[in-house]
Amino acid sequence: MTLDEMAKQLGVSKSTVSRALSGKGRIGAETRQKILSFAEQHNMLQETEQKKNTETRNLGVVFPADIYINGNPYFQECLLGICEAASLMEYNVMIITGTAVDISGIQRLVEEKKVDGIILTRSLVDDKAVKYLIDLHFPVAMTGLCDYNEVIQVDTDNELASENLTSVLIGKGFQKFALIVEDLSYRVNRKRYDGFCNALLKNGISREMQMVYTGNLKMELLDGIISDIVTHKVECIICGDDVICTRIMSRLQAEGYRIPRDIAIASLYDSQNLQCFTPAITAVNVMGRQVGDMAARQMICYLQKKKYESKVMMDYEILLRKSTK
Amino acid sequence: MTLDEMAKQLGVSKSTVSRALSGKGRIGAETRQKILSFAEQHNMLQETEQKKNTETRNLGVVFPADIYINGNPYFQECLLGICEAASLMEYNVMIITGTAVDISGIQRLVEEKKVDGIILTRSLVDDKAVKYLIDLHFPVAMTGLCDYNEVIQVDTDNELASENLTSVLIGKGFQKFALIVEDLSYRVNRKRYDGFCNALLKNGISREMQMVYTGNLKMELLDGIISDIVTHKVECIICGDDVICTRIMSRLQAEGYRIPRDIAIASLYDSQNLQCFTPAITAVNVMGRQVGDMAARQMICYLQKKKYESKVMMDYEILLRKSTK
DNA sequence: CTGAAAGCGCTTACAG
DNA sequence: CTGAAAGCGCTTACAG
Repeated sequence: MTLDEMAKQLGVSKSTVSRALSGKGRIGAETRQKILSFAEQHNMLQETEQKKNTETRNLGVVFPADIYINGNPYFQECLLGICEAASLMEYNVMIITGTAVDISGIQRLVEEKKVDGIILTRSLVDDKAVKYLIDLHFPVAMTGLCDYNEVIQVDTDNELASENLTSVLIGKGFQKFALIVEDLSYRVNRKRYDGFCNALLKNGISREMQMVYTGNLKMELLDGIISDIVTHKVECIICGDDVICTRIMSRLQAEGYRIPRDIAIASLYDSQNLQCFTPAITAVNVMGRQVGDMAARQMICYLQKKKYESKVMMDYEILLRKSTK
Repeated sequence: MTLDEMAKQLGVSKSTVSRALSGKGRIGAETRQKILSFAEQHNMLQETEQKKNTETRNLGVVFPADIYINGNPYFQECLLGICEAASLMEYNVMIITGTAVDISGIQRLVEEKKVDGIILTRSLVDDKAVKYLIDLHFPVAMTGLCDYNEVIQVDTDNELASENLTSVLIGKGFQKFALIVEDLSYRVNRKRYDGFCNALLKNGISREMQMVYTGNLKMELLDGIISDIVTHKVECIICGDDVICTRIMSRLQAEGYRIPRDIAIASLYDSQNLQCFTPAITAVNVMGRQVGDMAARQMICYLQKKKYESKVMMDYEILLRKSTK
């Protein structure tokens, strides 16, 4: 379709059409709108061509630079899953760093049209990045949960994992637990706490009898917590993650407690070092690689207008090891 | 430069120039050649434009999918450094997975001209990826060392780190060590062993008196190693990395040894969990983030024809903690 | 095989 | 703000 043809159909001159499409020269807002919307309707051809041009077959993944420093390899595992799925579906993966406050990298990637969609690897309560992307109607997926339905969400069911681990431990005969998780204002910690309570309820065990430690768990507080646990004759400690678990475990061992004979211990998040302990520590494996893989798959299906799930809860494994007999 | 201008300079008509450049229509082979070679000489403009078009301002980073599964977060830290440097210098980062045998992802990225250069995050003895890239004269950097001078290499000086840690420990009064590193056929383990020996030599301590355990260190062998260490009255254990260290540390604690009173322990590679132990464990911090940052910087300088270093040895930190008093 | 000329699709000073 | 017209850079039947 030439400018001349369009001009005739619209009853304007080809100069005007030219001005409307190029954006150069003076033109009335109304005329311009008329021409542009006409173009949008009839340029099926050009549109698909444009799409081919703007389709990058790249996915953007945001590396949360502020929280994974010296941290656990969850992001890395997630990324591996994303890369593998992307590669299989002939997409490439582009990485930018982002923090809770600095989303300039994301903005640059979006504005320069370097990617077709973006995968975030964590959820903040009030995420600037999510808001920015949703406002632009830019495709977003997340490994984790959030309150926006537009966002493709893939997560491990941390609540169910916590409930199941607790139930398994109850099945092994433990009745008196200590649950140690950090700040409950984090969604994941709240889920773990809820799952723990669910298991107690379903198994008819009193919540009142249990010891729960939350908040900022500094090294200095551990002695107090451990002596409290011992005083209250806790049979099994459930730790929120591998860092807390390592701290508690090593402290218990240093003080001469025999695991699991004197006290059992388990973690709601596995890591390589938990199986290096003597005894190896029972833990929930959240399988970040599969989460990443699934998030990338759903995102690509969405981009290709195929069938996709906007919310997926992934399986986890409970790795029973010797720390709980 | 327009067809008309070219036509005048060449003394032909613009029709002929058009035919030569488009390849359509009848044209004499000689005339065509004349026009094409003229175009080639004078199209400095178009050539630089082409270069701008093929310059992607993307760096490729290869995620070694086969060795980091459930592993330590070194790759992740390295990647963070790469991303930060790239972002600062207005480059983007593209990730592909690769294994020792499968370099198809790398090939695709190179053939489709998605990146200007590639950063590998490990060195294999006989690396297919490196060979492939060097043969194509494609820019390569590596976090680690290799034998090709064409490759930009950035690494931690593991030998010096091992020597220094050992020297520091000797300075603290230890004379009898056990060194536990995996397979010496890996470059990094060999370096660590060499550094250990250097320190002994410089401090006039007999190598004969020391205990060295290498090879495949399965969990089952640990009991034997530990009883051997105790029998020989080792004063300080130096572990090759955090996994070995966690295994040894936990086993020692489970058996009731008091650290560092009965025996001291240190690791040649730090990780988050080593500071979670009671007592926290002395370790070498290799700072993967800085290594990645430096590799990306050198690569970008090279791509931009700026001054760069083809081989950089990075600093490390020795984190003295309570496990060595 | 080659050139003069017509023509296409687009842009843009100029006039209103 | 808009259109008629000039003009630009290119391609291509036509004639030789």
